[in-house]
Amino acid sequence: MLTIGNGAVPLYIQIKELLTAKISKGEWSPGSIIPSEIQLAQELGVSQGTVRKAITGLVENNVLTRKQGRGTFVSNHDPDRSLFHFFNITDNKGHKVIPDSRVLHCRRKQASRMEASKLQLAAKTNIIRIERVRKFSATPTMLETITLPESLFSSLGKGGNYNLPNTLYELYEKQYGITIHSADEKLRAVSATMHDATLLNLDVGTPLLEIERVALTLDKTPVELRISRCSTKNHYYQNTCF
Amino acid sequence: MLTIGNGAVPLYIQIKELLTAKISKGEWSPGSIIPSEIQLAQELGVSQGTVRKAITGLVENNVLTRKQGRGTFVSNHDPDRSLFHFFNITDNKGHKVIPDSRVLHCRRKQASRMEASKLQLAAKTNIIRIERVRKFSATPTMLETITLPESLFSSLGKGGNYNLPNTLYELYEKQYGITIHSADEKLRAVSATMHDATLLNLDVGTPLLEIERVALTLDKTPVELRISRCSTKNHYYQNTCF
DNA sequence: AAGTGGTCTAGACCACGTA
DNA sequence: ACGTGGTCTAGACCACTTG
Repeated sequence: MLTIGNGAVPLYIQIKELLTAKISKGEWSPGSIIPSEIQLAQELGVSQGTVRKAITGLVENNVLTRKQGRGTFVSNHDPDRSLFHFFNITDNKGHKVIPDSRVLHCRRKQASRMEASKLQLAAKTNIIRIERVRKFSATPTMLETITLPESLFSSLGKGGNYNLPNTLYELYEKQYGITIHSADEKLRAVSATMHDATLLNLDVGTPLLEIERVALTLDKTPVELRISRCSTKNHYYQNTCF
Repeated sequence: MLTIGNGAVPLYIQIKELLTAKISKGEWSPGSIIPSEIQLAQELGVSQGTVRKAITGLVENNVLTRKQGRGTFVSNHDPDRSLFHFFNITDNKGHKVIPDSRVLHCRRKQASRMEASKLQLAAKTNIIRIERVRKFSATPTMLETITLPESLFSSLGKGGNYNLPNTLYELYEKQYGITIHSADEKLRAVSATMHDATLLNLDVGTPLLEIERVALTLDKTPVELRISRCSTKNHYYQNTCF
Protein backbone atom coordinates (compact mmCIF):
# COMPACT_ATOMS: atom_id res chain seq x y z
CA MET A 1 0.00 0.00 0.00
CA LEU A 2 2.59 2.53 1.08
CA THR A 3 5.99 3.00 -0.41
CA ILE A 4 8.87 2.65 2.00
CA GLY A 5 12.58 2.96 1.46
CA ASN A 6 15.61 5.21 1.71
CA GLY A 7 15.29 8.75 0.50
CA ALA A 8 11.57 8.12 0.17
CA VAL A 9 8.74 10.50 0.93
CA PRO A 10 7.87 10.30 4.65
CA LEU A 11 4.97 8.02 5.51
CA TYR A 12 2.83 10.77 7.01
CA ILE A 13 3.12 12.79 3.78
CA GLN A 14 2.05 9.79 1.73
CA ILE A 15 -0.91 9.28 4.05
CA LYS A 16 -1.80 12.95 3.79
CA GLU A 17 -1.91 12.65 0.02
CA LEU A 18 -3.86 9.43 0.23
CA LEU A 19 -6.51 11.01 2.45
CA THR A 20 -6.61 14.14 0.29
CA ALA A 21 -7.20 11.98 -2.77
CA LYS A 22 -10.10 10.18 -1.10
CA ILE A 23 -11.76 13.52 -0.42
CA SER A 24 -11.00 14.95 -3.86
CA LYS A 25 -12.48 11.89 -5.53
CA GLY A 26 -15.61 12.22 -3.41
CA GLU A 27 -15.02 8.90 -1.69
CA TRP A 28 -15.45 10.81 1.56
CA SER A 29 -17.89 13.66 1.23
CA PRO A 30 -18.01 17.01 3.06
CA GLY A 31 -19.43 16.79 6.55
CA SER A 32 -19.05 13.02 6.83
CA ILE A 33 -16.94 11.22 9.41
CA ILE A 34 -13.74 9.43 8.41
CA PRO A 35 -12.42 6.24 10.04
CA SER A 36 -10.80 6.64 13.44
CA GLU A 37 -7.06 7.12 13.75
CA ILE A 38 -6.62 3.62 15.14
CA GLN A 39 -8.65 2.10 12.33
CA LEU A 40 -6.67 3.96 9.66
CA ALA A 41 -3.42 2.98 11.34
CA GLN A 42 -4.38 -0.70 11.20
CA GLU A 43 -5.56 -0.51 7.59
CA LEU A 44 -2.38 1.24 6.49
CA GLY A 45 -0.04 -0.79 8.65
CA VAL A 46 1.48 2.18 10.49
CA SER A 47 1.31 3.48 14.04
CA GLN A 48 -1.44 5.75 15.28
CA GLY A 49 1.09 8.55 15.74
CA THR A 50 1.89 8.58 12.05
CA VAL A 51 -1.76 8.74 11.01
CA ARG A 52 -2.22 11.44 13.61
CA LYS A 53 0.57 13.53 12.13
CA ALA A 54 -0.98 13.26 8.67
CA ILE A 55 -4.41 14.26 9.94
CA THR A 56 -2.97 17.16 11.92
CA GLY A 57 -1.58 18.59 8.68
CA LEU A 58 -4.95 18.36 6.97
CA VAL A 59 -6.71 19.95 9.94
CA GLU A 60 -4.32 22.89 9.68
CA ASN A 61 -5.20 23.16 5.97
CA ASN A 62 -8.92 23.27 6.84
CA VAL A 63 -9.46 20.01 4.99
CA LEU A 64 -10.47 18.00 8.05
CA THR A 65 -12.04 18.97 11.36
CA ARG A 66 -11.47 17.09 14.62
CA LYS A 67 -14.11 16.80 17.33
CA GLN A 68 -12.86 15.35 20.57
CA GLY A 69 -14.77 12.28 21.66
CA ARG A 70 -16.63 12.09 18.35
CA GLY A 71 -14.24 11.66 15.48
CA THR A 72 -12.65 13.40 12.49
CA PHE A 73 -14.81 14.91 9.77
CA VAL A 74 -14.37 16.27 6.26
CA SER A 75 -14.75 20.06 6.51
CA ASN A 76 -17.71 21.66 4.82
CA HIS A 77 -19.43 24.98 4.19
CA ASP A 78 -22.28 24.64 6.69
CA PRO A 79 -23.28 28.12 7.84
CA ASP A 80 -22.77 27.43 11.57
CA ARG A 81 -19.56 25.43 11.81
CA SER A 82 -18.48 27.01 8.54
CA LEU A 83 -15.36 25.93 6.72
CA PHE A 84 -14.13 29.53 6.54
CA HIS A 85 -15.54 32.78 5.41
CA PHE A 86 -13.54 33.90 2.39
CA PHE A 87 -15.05 37.23 3.16
CA ASN A 88 -12.57 39.91 4.12
CA ILE A 89 -14.82 42.95 4.01
CA THR A 90 -15.62 44.57 7.34
CA ASP A 91 -17.33 47.77 8.36
CA ASN A 92 -15.27 50.72 9.55
CA LYS A 93 -15.27 49.40 13.11
CA GLY A 94 -13.67 46.14 11.98
CA HIS A 95 -16.82 44.07 12.43
CA LYS A 96 -17.44 41.38 9.86
CA VAL A 97 -21.00 41.77 8.60
CA ILE A 98 -22.45 39.41 6.04
CA PRO A 99 -24.35 41.31 3.36
CA ASP A 100 -27.53 40.16 1.71
CA SER A 101 -27.67 39.86 -2.07
CA ARG A 102 -30.05 40.49 -4.91
CA VAL A 103 -29.44 38.75 -8.22
CA LEU A 104 -29.81 41.08 -11.21
CA HIS A 105 -29.50 38.40 -13.84
CA CYS A 106 -28.08 34.99 -14.55
CA ARG A 107 -27.19 34.35 -18.17
CA ARG A 108 -25.71 31.60 -20.27
CA LYS A 109 -22.91 32.90 -22.51
CA GLN A 110 -19.64 31.91 -24.07
CA ALA A 111 -16.58 32.64 -21.96
CA SER A 112 -14.74 35.85 -22.73
CA ARG A 113 -11.01 35.60 -23.33
CA MET A 114 -10.41 36.73 -19.77
CA GLU A 115 -12.89 34.33 -18.22
CA ALA A 116 -11.57 31.38 -20.21
CA SER A 117 -8.04 32.21 -19.17
CA LYS A 118 -8.77 32.64 -15.46
CA LEU A 119 -10.89 29.47 -15.30
CA GLN A 120 -8.51 27.50 -17.53
CA LEU A 121 -11.21 26.75 -20.08
CA ALA A 122 -10.96 26.44 -23.84
CA ALA A 123 -11.95 29.56 -25.77
CA LYS A 124 -15.68 30.21 -25.97
CA THR A 125 -16.61 27.42 -23.53
CA ASN A 126 -20.17 27.77 -22.25
CA ILE A 127 -20.37 29.59 -18.95
CA ILE A 128 -22.99 30.94 -16.56
CA ARG A 129 -22.64 34.60 -15.67
CA ILE A 130 -24.41 35.94 -12.60
CA GLU A 131 -24.57 39.57 -11.64
CA ARG A 132 -25.72 40.61 -8.20
CA VAL A 133 -25.73 43.54 -5.82
CA ARG A 134 -24.83 43.06 -2.18
CA LYS A 135 -26.16 45.37 0.51
CA PHE A 136 -24.74 46.07 3.94
CA SER A 137 -27.47 47.30 6.29
CA ALA A 138 -29.67 48.31 3.38
CA THR A 139 -26.90 50.22 1.56
CA PRO A 140 -25.88 48.75 -1.80
CA THR A 141 -22.11 48.38 -1.50
CA MET A 142 -20.78 45.65 -3.79
CA LEU A 143 -21.47 44.70 -7.36
CA GLU A 144 -20.45 41.14 -8.15
CA THR A 145 -20.03 39.36 -11.45
CA ILE A 146 -19.69 35.61 -11.00
CA THR A 147 -18.62 33.27 -13.78
CA LEU A 148 -19.04 29.50 -13.58
CA PRO A 149 -18.29 26.76 -16.13
CA GLU A 150 -21.69 25.61 -17.42
CA SER A 151 -20.52 22.01 -17.49
CA LEU A 152 -20.15 21.84 -13.71
CA PHE A 153 -23.23 23.85 -12.74
CA SER A 154 -25.62 23.00 -15.57
CA SER A 155 -28.88 23.32 -13.64
CA LEU A 156 -27.99 26.56 -11.85
CA GLY A 157 -30.46 29.41 -12.33
CA LYS A 158 -32.38 27.51 -15.01
CA GLY A 159 -35.95 28.46 -15.74
CA GLY A 160 -35.51 31.98 -14.49
CA ASN A 161 -34.90 30.81 -10.94
CA TYR A 162 -32.74 33.68 -9.74
CA ASN A 163 -33.59 33.05 -6.14
CA LEU A 164 -30.04 32.03 -5.28
CA PRO A 165 -28.90 31.73 -1.67
CA ASN A 166 -26.64 34.33 -0.15
CA THR A 167 -23.94 31.79 0.60
CA LEU A 168 -23.19 30.39 -2.83
CA TYR A 169 -20.36 28.10 -1.69
CA GLU A 170 -22.83 26.11 0.38
CA LEU A 171 -24.97 25.72 -2.75
CA TYR A 172 -21.99 24.60 -4.83
CA GLU A 173 -21.22 21.96 -2.25
CA LYS A 174 -24.73 20.64 -1.62
CA GLN A 175 -26.13 20.91 -5.11
CA TYR A 176 -23.12 20.28 -7.32
CA GLY A 177 -20.68 18.40 -5.09
CA ILE A 178 -18.05 21.08 -5.52
CA THR A 179 -16.25 22.28 -2.40
CA ILE A 180 -14.32 25.52 -2.58
CA HIS A 181 -11.13 25.11 -0.62
CA SER A 182 -9.01 28.17 -1.35
CA ALA A 183 -9.08 31.37 -3.36
CA ASP A 184 -6.64 33.74 -5.01
CA GLU A 185 -7.59 37.37 -4.81
CA LYS A 186 -6.13 40.29 -6.74
CA LEU A 187 -7.09 43.79 -5.59
CA ARG A 188 -7.03 47.01 -7.56
CA ALA A 189 -8.51 50.48 -7.30
CA VAL A 190 -10.82 51.39 -10.20
CA SER A 191 -13.25 54.14 -11.14
CA ALA A 192 -17.00 53.58 -10.95
CA THR A 193 -18.48 53.26 -14.44
CA MET A 194 -21.95 54.53 -15.25
CA HIS A 195 -23.21 50.99 -14.64
CA ASP A 196 -21.53 50.77 -11.20
CA ALA A 197 -22.68 54.25 -10.30
CA THR A 198 -26.32 53.53 -11.07
CA LEU A 199 -26.47 50.27 -9.17
CA LEU A 200 -24.48 51.42 -6.16
CA ASN A 201 -26.04 54.86 -6.06
CA LEU A 202 -22.71 56.68 -6.42
CA ASP A 203 -21.18 59.27 -8.72
CA VAL A 204 -19.44 58.10 -11.86
CA GLY A 205 -15.70 58.05 -11.21
CA THR A 206 -15.93 57.27 -7.52
CA PRO A 207 -12.96 55.05 -6.57
CA LEU A 208 -13.99 51.44 -6.01
CA LEU A 209 -12.03 48.49 -4.70
CA GLU A 210 -12.06 45.73 -7.29
CA ILE A 211 -11.52 42.20 -6.01
CA GLU A 212 -10.86 39.57 -8.64
CA ARG A 213 -11.20 36.19 -7.02
CA VAL A 214 -10.50 32.77 -8.51
CA ALA A 215 -11.92 30.07 -6.24
CA LEU A 216 -10.27 26.64 -6.28
CA THR A 217 -11.24 23.15 -5.22
CA LEU A 218 -9.01 20.96 -3.08
CA ASP A 219 -7.14 19.71 -6.15
CA LYS A 220 -6.55 23.32 -7.26
CA THR A 221 -9.02 23.29 -10.14
CA PRO A 222 -10.40 26.80 -10.68
CA VAL A 223 -14.20 26.64 -10.62
CA GLU A 224 -15.41 30.17 -10.04
CA LEU A 225 -14.33 33.63 -11.14
CA ARG A 226 -15.82 36.45 -9.11
CA ILE A 227 -15.20 40.10 -9.74
CA SER A 228 -16.46 42.36 -6.98
CA ARG A 229 -16.50 46.13 -7.21
CA CYS A 230 -16.89 47.55 -3.76
CA SER A 231 -17.48 50.97 -2.33
CA THR A 232 -15.02 51.57 0.52
CA LYS A 233 -16.79 54.59 1.92
CA ASN A 234 -18.01 52.70 4.98
CA HIS A 235 -16.12 49.41 4.66
CA TYR A 236 -12.66 48.10 4.00
CA TYR A 237 -10.81 44.92 3.06
CA GLN A 238 -9.06 43.41 6.06
CA ASN A 239 -5.98 41.21 5.87
CA THR A 240 -3.58 40.01 8.52
CA CYS A 241 -0.05 39.08 7.44
CA PHE A 242 2.24 36.74 9.37
CA MET B 1 9.11 25.28 36.73
CA LEU B 2 6.05 24.02 34.88
CA THR B 3 2.56 23.77 36.25
CA ILE B 4 1.02 20.33 36.10
CA GLY B 5 -2.35 19.06 37.17
CA ASN B 6 -5.85 18.22 36.07
CA GLY B 7 -7.63 20.59 33.75
CA ALA B 8 -4.34 22.43 33.37
CA VAL B 9 -2.90 24.00 30.26
CA PRO B 10 -1.02 21.34 28.25
CA LEU B 11 2.72 21.23 28.82
CA TYR B 12 3.61 21.99 25.23
CA ILE B 13 1.49 25.17 25.34
CA GLN B 14 3.24 26.30 28.51
CA ILE B 15 6.61 25.64 26.88
CA LYS B 16 5.52 27.55 23.78
CA GLU B 17 4.69 30.56 25.94
CA LEU B 18 7.92 30.19 27.88
CA LEU B 19 10.00 30.20 24.70
CA THR B 20 7.98 33.08 23.24
CA ALA B 21 8.63 35.09 26.40
CA LYS B 22 12.39 34.49 26.15
CA ILE B 23 12.36 35.88 22.64
CA SER B 24 10.06 38.80 23.47
CA LYS B 25 12.28 39.81 26.38
CA GLY B 26 15.33 39.70 24.13
CA GLU B 27 16.92 36.87 26.09
CA TRP B 28 17.28 35.09 22.75
CA SER B 29 17.86 37.50 19.90
CA PRO B 30 16.87 37.25 16.23
CA GLY B 31 19.16 35.01 14.20
CA SER B 32 20.71 33.29 17.22
CA ILE B 33 20.54 29.60 17.96
CA ILE B 34 18.46 28.24 20.82
CA PRO B 35 19.34 25.19 22.95
CA SER B 36 18.75 21.81 21.33
CA GLU B 37 15.51 19.95 21.86
CA ILE B 38 17.21 17.40 24.09
CA GLN B 39 18.82 20.11 26.19
CA LEU B 40 15.53 21.97 26.63
CA ALA B 41 13.75 18.74 27.51
CA GLN B 42 16.26 18.02 30.26
CA GLU B 43 16.14 21.57 31.63
CA LEU B 44 12.34 21.56 31.70
CA GLY B 45 11.98 17.99 32.89
CA VAL B 46 9.82 16.83 29.99
CA SER B 47 10.33 14.49 27.07
CA GLN B 48 11.91 15.57 23.79
CA GLY B 49 8.60 14.96 22.03
CA THR B 50 6.87 17.59 24.12
CA VAL B 51 9.54 20.22 23.48
CA ARG B 52 9.38 19.27 19.84
CA LYS B 53 5.66 19.88 19.71
CA ALA B 54 6.08 23.31 21.27
CA ILE B 55 8.84 24.26 18.82
CA THR B 56 6.81 22.99 15.86
CA GLY B 57 4.06 25.43 16.77
CA LEU B 58 6.48 28.34 16.87
CA VAL B 59 8.04 27.31 13.57
CA GLU B 60 4.57 27.43 12.00
CA ASN B 61 4.13 30.94 13.42
CA ASN B 62 7.41 32.04 11.83
CA VAL B 63 8.89 32.66 15.27
CA LEU B 64 11.56 29.96 15.03
CA THR B 65 13.35 28.35 12.08
CA ARG B 66 14.68 24.82 12.09
CA LYS B 67 17.78 23.75 10.17
CA GLN B 68 18.35 20.04 10.03
CA GLY B 69 21.73 19.00 11.36
CA ARG B 70 22.42 22.48 12.73
CA GLY B 71 19.80 23.53 15.24
CA THR B 72 16.82 25.81 15.84
CA PHE B 73 17.13 29.57 15.39
CA VAL B 74 15.12 32.66 16.23
CA SER B 75 13.70 33.95 12.94
CA ASN B 76 14.93 37.28 11.65
CA HIS B 77 14.61 39.76 8.79
CA ASP B 78 17.83 38.96 6.95
CA PRO B 79 17.33 39.70 3.25
CA ASP B 80 18.26 36.21 2.04
CA ARG B 81 16.61 33.80 4.45
CA SER B 82 14.05 36.50 5.18
CA LEU B 83 11.46 36.11 7.89
CA PHE B 84 8.67 36.91 5.43
CA HIS B 85 7.95 39.59 2.96
CA PHE B 86 4.92 41.50 4.19
CA PHE B 87 4.81 42.76 0.67
CA ASN B 88 1.76 41.74 -1.27
CA ILE B 89 2.14 43.96 -4.31
CA THR B 90 2.99 42.21 -7.57
CA ASP B 91 3.18 43.30 -11.18
CA ASN B 92 0.39 42.38 -13.58
CA LYS B 93 2.04 39.05 -14.34
CA GLY B 94 1.95 38.08 -10.67
CA HIS B 95 5.69 38.50 -10.13
CA LYS B 96 6.76 39.92 -6.81
CA VAL B 97 9.16 42.78 -7.50
CA ILE B 98 10.74 44.72 -4.67
CA PRO B 99 10.65 48.44 -5.38
CA ASP B 100 13.37 50.90 -4.54
CA SER B 101 12.56 53.90 -2.39
CA ARG B 102 13.42 57.58 -2.11
CA VAL B 103 12.80 59.37 1.16
CA LEU B 104 11.13 62.75 0.71
CA HIS B 105 11.40 63.80 4.32
CA CYS B 106 11.65 62.52 7.86
CA ARG B 107 10.18 64.80 10.48
CA ARG B 108 9.66 64.84 14.22
CA LYS B 109 6.09 65.75 15.13
CA GLN B 110 3.39 65.13 17.66
CA ALA B 111 1.11 62.23 16.86
CA SER B 112 -2.17 63.08 15.19
CA ARG B 113 -5.32 61.70 16.78
CA MET B 114 -5.35 58.92 14.20
CA GLU B 115 -1.69 58.02 14.63
CA ALA B 116 -1.96 57.98 18.43
CA SER B 117 -4.98 55.74 18.22
CA LYS B 118 -3.52 53.25 15.76
CA LEU B 119 -0.20 53.03 17.63
CA GLN B 120 -1.88 53.01 21.05
CA LEU B 121 0.00 56.09 22.19
CA ALA B 122 -1.14 58.92 24.46
CA ALA B 123 -2.35 62.03 22.64
CA LYS B 124 0.38 64.19 21.15
CA THR B 125 3.19 61.70 21.87
CA ASN B 126 6.35 62.47 19.92
CA ILE B 127 6.58 60.53 16.69
CA ILE B 128 8.78 60.31 13.61
CA ARG B 129 6.99 60.71 10.31
CA ILE B 130 8.69 59.52 7.13
CA GLU B 131 7.37 60.07 3.66
CA ARG B 132 8.82 58.20 0.72
CA VAL B 133 8.09 57.30 -2.88
CA ARG B 134 8.63 53.77 -4.10
CA LYS B 135 9.41 53.01 -7.72
CA PHE B 136 8.88 49.81 -9.67
CA SER B 137 11.23 49.64 -12.66
CA ALA B 138 11.74 53.39 -12.59
CA THR B 139 8.02 54.20 -12.40
CA PRO B 140 6.90 55.91 -9.20
CA THR B 141 4.02 53.74 -7.96
CA MET B 142 3.57 54.02 -4.21
CA LEU B 143 3.55 56.91 -1.80
CA GLU B 144 4.21 55.83 1.78
CA THR B 145 3.75 57.69 5.04
CA ILE B 146 5.40 55.86 7.92
CA THR B 147 4.83 56.80 11.55
CA LEU B 148 7.04 55.53 14.37
CA PRO B 149 7.01 56.29 18.10
CA GLU B 150 10.02 58.54 18.72
CA SER B 151 10.75 56.80 22.02
CA LEU B 152 11.58 53.51 20.31
CA PHE B 153 13.46 54.88 17.30
CA SER B 154 15.05 58.01 18.75
CA SER B 155 18.16 58.12 16.56
CA LEU B 156 16.39 57.37 13.28
CA GLY B 157 16.93 59.91 10.51
CA LYS B 158 18.69 62.36 12.86
CA GLY B 159 21.00 64.97 11.43
CA GLY B 160 19.31 64.96 8.07
CA ASN B 161 20.36 61.39 7.37
CA TYR B 162 17.55 60.40 5.08
CA ASN B 163 19.57 57.65 3.50
CA LEU B 164 17.35 54.93 4.90
CA PRO B 165 17.58 51.36 3.62
CA ASN B 166 14.88 49.96 1.38
CA THR B 167 14.07 47.18 3.83
CA LEU B 168 13.14 49.10 6.94
CA TYR B 169 12.21 46.06 9.02
CA GLU B 170 15.79 44.87 8.84
CA LEU B 171 16.86 48.26 10.15
CA TYR B 172 14.33 48.16 12.99
CA GLU B 173 15.69 44.79 14.01
CA LYS B 174 19.41 45.48 13.75
CA GLN B 175 19.45 49.06 14.93
CA TYR B 176 16.62 49.21 17.44
CA GLY B 177 16.14 45.61 18.51
CA ILE B 178 12.54 45.62 17.31
CA THR B 179 11.35 42.65 15.26
CA ILE B 180 8.15 43.00 13.29
CA HIS B 181 6.25 39.76 13.53
CA SER B 182 2.81 40.39 12.05
CA ALA B 183 0.79 43.18 10.48
CA ASP B 184 -2.84 44.16 10.11
CA GLU B 185 -3.74 45.71 6.80
CA LYS B 186 -6.89 47.58 5.85
CA LEU B 187 -7.44 48.32 2.17
CA ARG B 188 -9.59 51.00 0.58
CA ALA B 189 -9.94 52.71 -2.78
CA VAL B 190 -9.27 56.45 -2.68
CA SER B 191 -8.83 59.35 -5.13
CA ALA B 192 -5.40 60.76 -5.82
CA THR B 193 -5.01 64.17 -4.20
CA MET B 194 -2.97 66.91 -5.80
CA HIS B 195 -0.06 65.81 -3.63
CA ASP B 196 -0.37 62.16 -4.73
CA ALA B 197 -0.81 63.17 -8.33
CA THR B 198 2.33 65.28 -8.42
CA LEU B 199 4.56 62.70 -6.80
CA LEU B 200 3.22 59.70 -8.70
CA ASN B 201 2.90 61.55 -11.98
CA LEU B 202 -0.84 60.89 -12.31
CA ASP B 203 -4.00 62.92 -12.77
CA VAL B 204 -5.79 64.22 -9.72
CA GLY B 205 -8.70 61.90 -8.93
CA THR B 206 -7.07 58.74 -10.27
CA PRO B 207 -8.20 55.80 -8.12
CA LEU B 208 -5.46 54.59 -5.78
CA LEU B 209 -5.30 51.57 -3.51
CA GLU B 210 -4.72 52.72 0.04
CA ILE B 211 -3.11 50.21 2.38
CA GLU B 212 -3.17 51.10 6.05
CA ARG B 213 -0.80 48.80 7.86
CA VAL B 214 -0.17 48.49 11.58
CA ALA B 215 2.95 46.39 12.18
CA LEU B 216 3.20 44.45 15.44
CA THR B 217 5.98 42.85 17.46
CA LEU B 218 5.77 39.29 18.76
CA ASP B 219 3.94 40.47 21.89
CA LYS B 220 1.42 42.33 19.71
CA THR B 221 2.65 45.82 20.50
CA PRO B 222 1.97 48.14 17.53
CA VAL B 223 5.23 49.83 16.54
CA GLU B 224 4.71 51.17 13.04
CA LEU B 225 1.85 52.73 11.14
CA ARG B 226 2.32 52.76 7.39
CA ILE B 227 -0.14 54.26 4.95
CA SER B 228 0.64 53.41 1.34
CA ARG B 229 -1.19 54.91 -1.59
CA CYS B 230 -0.56 52.81 -4.61
CA SER B 231 -1.29 53.12 -8.30
CA THR B 232 -2.80 49.86 -9.55
CA LYS B 233 -2.37 50.62 -13.21
CA ASN B 234 0.42 48.07 -13.59
CA HIS B 235 0.33 46.30 -10.24
CA TYR B 236 -2.12 44.71 -7.84
CA TYR B 237 -2.39 43.51 -4.28
CA GLN B 238 -2.27 39.71 -4.10
CA ASN B 239 -3.83 37.64 -1.35
CA THR B 240 -4.51 33.93 -1.06
CA CYS B 241 -7.30 32.79 1.27
CA PHE B 242 -7.54 29.34 2.80
C1' DA C 1 -18.80 1.27 29.38
C1' DA C 2 -16.77 1.88 25.08
C1' DG C 3 -14.80 4.62 21.58
C1' DT C 4 -12.81 8.88 20.04
C1' DG C 5 -9.38 12.44 19.87
C1' DG C 6 -5.54 14.92 23.00
C1' DT C 7 -1.29 14.70 25.71
C1' DC C 8 2.96 12.72 27.05
C1' DT C 9 6.66 9.45 27.34
C1' DA C 10 10.87 6.60 25.98
C1' DG C 11 13.37 4.95 22.69
C1' DA C 12 14.85 3.51 17.91
C1' DC C 13 16.64 4.83 13.62
C1' DC C 14 17.57 8.13 9.71
C1' DA C 15 19.41 12.46 7.26
C1' DC C 16 22.09 16.31 7.54
C1' DG C 17 25.90 19.53 8.86
C1' DT C 18 30.18 20.39 11.23
C1' DA C 19 34.53 19.41 12.80
C1' DA D 1 32.46 10.82 14.99
C1' DC D 2 29.19 13.55 16.98
C1' DG D 3 25.26 16.41 17.62
C1' DT D 4 21.29 18.25 15.46
C1' DG D 5 16.64 17.98 13.75
C1' DG D 6 13.14 14.45 11.23
C1' DT D 7 10.47 10.17 11.25
C1' DC D 8 8.26 6.37 13.37
C1' DT D 9 6.80 3.23 16.94
C1' DA D 10 4.25 1.36 21.14
C1' DG D 11 1.99 2.27 24.86
C1' DA D 12 0.12 4.93 28.91
C1' DC D 13 -3.22 8.02 30.55
C1' DC D 14 -6.70 11.87 30.15
C1' DA D 15 -10.97 14.39 28.38
C1' DC D 16 -14.91 14.26 25.90
C1' DT D 17 -19.14 12.19 23.57
C1' DT D 18 -22.37 8.65 22.82
C1' DG D 19 -25.09 4.70 23.89
